Amino acid sequence: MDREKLDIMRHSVSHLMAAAVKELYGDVKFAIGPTIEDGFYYDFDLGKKTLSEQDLPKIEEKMKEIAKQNLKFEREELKIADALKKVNDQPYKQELIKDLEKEGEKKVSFYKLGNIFEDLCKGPHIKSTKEIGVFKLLRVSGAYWRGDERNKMLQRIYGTAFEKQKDLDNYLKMLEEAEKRDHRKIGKEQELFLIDKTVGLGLPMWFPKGALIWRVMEEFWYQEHLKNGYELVRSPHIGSRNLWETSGHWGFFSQNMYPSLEVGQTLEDAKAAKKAEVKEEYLLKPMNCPFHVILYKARPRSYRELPLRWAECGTVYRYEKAGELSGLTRVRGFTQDDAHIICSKKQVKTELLRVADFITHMLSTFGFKDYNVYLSLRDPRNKEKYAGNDEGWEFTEKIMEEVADEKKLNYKKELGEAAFYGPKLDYKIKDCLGREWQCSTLQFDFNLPERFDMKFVNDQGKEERPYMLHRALFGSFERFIGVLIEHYAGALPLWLSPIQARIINVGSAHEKYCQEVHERLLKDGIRSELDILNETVGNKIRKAEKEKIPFILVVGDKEIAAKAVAVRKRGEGDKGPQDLEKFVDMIKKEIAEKK
RNA sequence: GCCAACGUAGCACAAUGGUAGUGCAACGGUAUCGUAAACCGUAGGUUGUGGGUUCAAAUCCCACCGUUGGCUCCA
Repeated sequence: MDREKLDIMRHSVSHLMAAAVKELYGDVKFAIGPTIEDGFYYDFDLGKKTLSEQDLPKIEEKMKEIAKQNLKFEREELKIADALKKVNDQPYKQELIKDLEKEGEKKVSFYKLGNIFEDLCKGPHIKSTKEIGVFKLLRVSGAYWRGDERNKMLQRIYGTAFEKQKDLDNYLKMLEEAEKRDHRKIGKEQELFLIDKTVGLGLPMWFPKGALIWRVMEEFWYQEHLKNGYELVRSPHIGSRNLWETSGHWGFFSQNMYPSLEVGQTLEDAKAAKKAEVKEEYLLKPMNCPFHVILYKARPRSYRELPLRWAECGTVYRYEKAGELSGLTRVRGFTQDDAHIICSKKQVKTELLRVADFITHMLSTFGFKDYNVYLSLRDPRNKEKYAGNDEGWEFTEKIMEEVADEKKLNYKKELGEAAFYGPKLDYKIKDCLGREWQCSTLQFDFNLPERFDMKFVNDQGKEERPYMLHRALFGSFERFIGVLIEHYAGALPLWLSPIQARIINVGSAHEKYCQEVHERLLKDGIRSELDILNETVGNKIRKAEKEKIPFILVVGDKEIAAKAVAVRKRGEGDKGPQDLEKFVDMIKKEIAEKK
């Protein structure tokens, strides 16, 4: 069965599910029931009733019962007015039909399932329930009507369907396997990071091994930036409220910023609810850009200095709703690998192209070949969400698209996904459950230069407004490490592994030589660790394998005699003894090659 | 924030209203061992927190906190 047919079948199963829900719960208001990547869902309004996972088996039973009757799917077309009459007890369907009318439709179609369920639907569907393979309802969730949190929350049931039982089993097996790659699980097992409510939600801390991964990434990042013509700048963690009012962040995001820090008030004053006489207000930075702008504005700038490429790994804080937090991929405090490029209009395109190349280079070095690129544009119907004039948006969106085309990025356009200050190109990487996380991003900003009145003197001696690009290659260290762990299922490439080699002794007589080998490796910057505990070799190997350490070096009498190490390589098993110096050369070469 | 499920030792789990238990890890000992788990022993708990029901609560009820999957949001 090809994908198109599978989707048609799944969509029909969603109708079947709706029919079962109607049979079981009677007064149901139906919303929508589309196909999604791995299956389908349907949204229902069950009045005050909410569904829980325990309700799913009986819905499944009812579905099977209905499917057995070999009911036909039959299409019917109605004029708008007749359609509205038909669904006069279905407010959501009425709304959908009215929208179709607004879009210019004169007729709409319905699909009937036998004579038990009928639904507004464009189709197509399978001929009858005979064509349904196997299905399973997976989970329930609340979902706002039309995805708007001001609307009523409906009950959503997710399910999936396949042609054969074997396909379904494989899918369920795949989900189970995915759980093992989860960075939260691996982060705990390998002791990489910790999120603890005593410190605060969404505020990860790093154990030595995790901090080492970070450090290796950061070192590589700095080197590549210097090679690519960037300079480094640094800025503080807080900035005055005035700064954020000028930048527009306070206006657009005050709900998502930590509340202001007020100083100039003693503890006694605060207890007595006495106002400070001289009050200063600071905000934790949610972004690095305003600081870079202030640095830019510190003196008059000449066109000869442009483009300026200023990079900083800056830690920012954003107060995300508790329900939105997730491991390392969605946090409240995170470090962006940020940079701002300030340039003239003429230079914009070249700079964008350069960044696009830089992103591809960075992602591929870390082993990501499979990611989705989105061109996030303004929703012209919703202009109040955006700063800046139409002319600015048209220019920046056009040039962004040219860049994406020239770089042959296989991108998707998304209306309404732009930042408030400009369009952006987002690179999203999937986690173990197939959820996409924005990592690299390239953003146009024609808002900040305006708000901060940035200028440079051009070759005519006239003042000109520069353009500003924001970009991050990892996005944030936290999220990138999260997706990296899942991508490699915890077995990071040698160059990124916090421990590159573990040395294991056979017996206590070999401890001294182990120490010598360890020191030899450290001397050449190889991240080595000793395990000379009083344990069996088998057990020590087992522990090292579970930790996904790339090289395990076993040392006994034979190795001491030959100045060698017995090499066991991750994924390849025992490779036999190797001369110590040769091993050092080999591992150094592999590290340098970013294997 | 909203819908649902879940929360027992560092970790993985057991105990269905009647004495909180197993394995791994930790610690102490013995064994000196050659490529994924040596053996014996010790310690570890106000069962997320707070209330309630009951002679009796890990177990039932309520609230809160947290986690997970969705929804919303993501500069």
